[in-house]
Amino acid sequence: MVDKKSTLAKTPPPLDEAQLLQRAQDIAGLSLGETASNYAIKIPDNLNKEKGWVGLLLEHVLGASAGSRPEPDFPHLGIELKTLPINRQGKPLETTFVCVAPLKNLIGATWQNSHIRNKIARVLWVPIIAEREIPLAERLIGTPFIWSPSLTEENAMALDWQELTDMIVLGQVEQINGKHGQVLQLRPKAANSQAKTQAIDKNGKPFLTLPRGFYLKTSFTHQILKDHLRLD
DNA sequence: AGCTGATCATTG
DNA sequence: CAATGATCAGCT
Repeated sequence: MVDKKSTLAKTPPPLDEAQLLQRAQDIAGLSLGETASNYAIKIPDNLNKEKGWVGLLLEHVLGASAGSRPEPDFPHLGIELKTLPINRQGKPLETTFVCVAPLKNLIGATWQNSHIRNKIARVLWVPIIAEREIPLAERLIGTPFIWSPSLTEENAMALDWQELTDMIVLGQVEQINGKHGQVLQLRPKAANSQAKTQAIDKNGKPFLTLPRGFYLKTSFTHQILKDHLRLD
């Protein structure tokens, strides 16, 4: 047991999956304010200027490796950490960003070897009761769980991935909007609408377009949550 | 009320 | 610029 009144240093990497889950369970029920205070981390008034603050806090507390390297948060465990904002009824409030979508060099790309599949293969979900009227410091950490996609879930993601990737390969990335896909979406992922990255048009000619990312739709993450509760 | 497009901070 | 962490907020 840790002394909750003391200031804790950044947590070392978890030794195994069980220890990681235990750590997440240990902070379930705490508020973000308490948790930040325990680690002497300054909490912002809101997330307007620090949208990723909650995710970074949980990384710190659970011992995820820092940085922006393209690998899982817990490389030795092959586990990705995702915070999931939900309302009091357990419904996700936002889509879940997974990774940037490649818009070029897609020759030979398959769902099986895709970056998104690798990222989503095993996830520690940490729900946060995060309705906007609740001040950031008072939002509560919910019950965490580790998940891997079921065959059905994976098939649904693979289908959407193929549809979206086909459009990208055909040079139609700019025709894709958030309505495409049943469980996955392709949406902007950029500092602003002026950001540009290279893509390839239908004639194989490079052009600049807005960077995109893959997101999980809220209906999909909601089902993941409900399935987990049913299995408890 | 839900959703899509836009946006913010930080680090190699 | 790309990748990490995501949520904001106007429109339908």
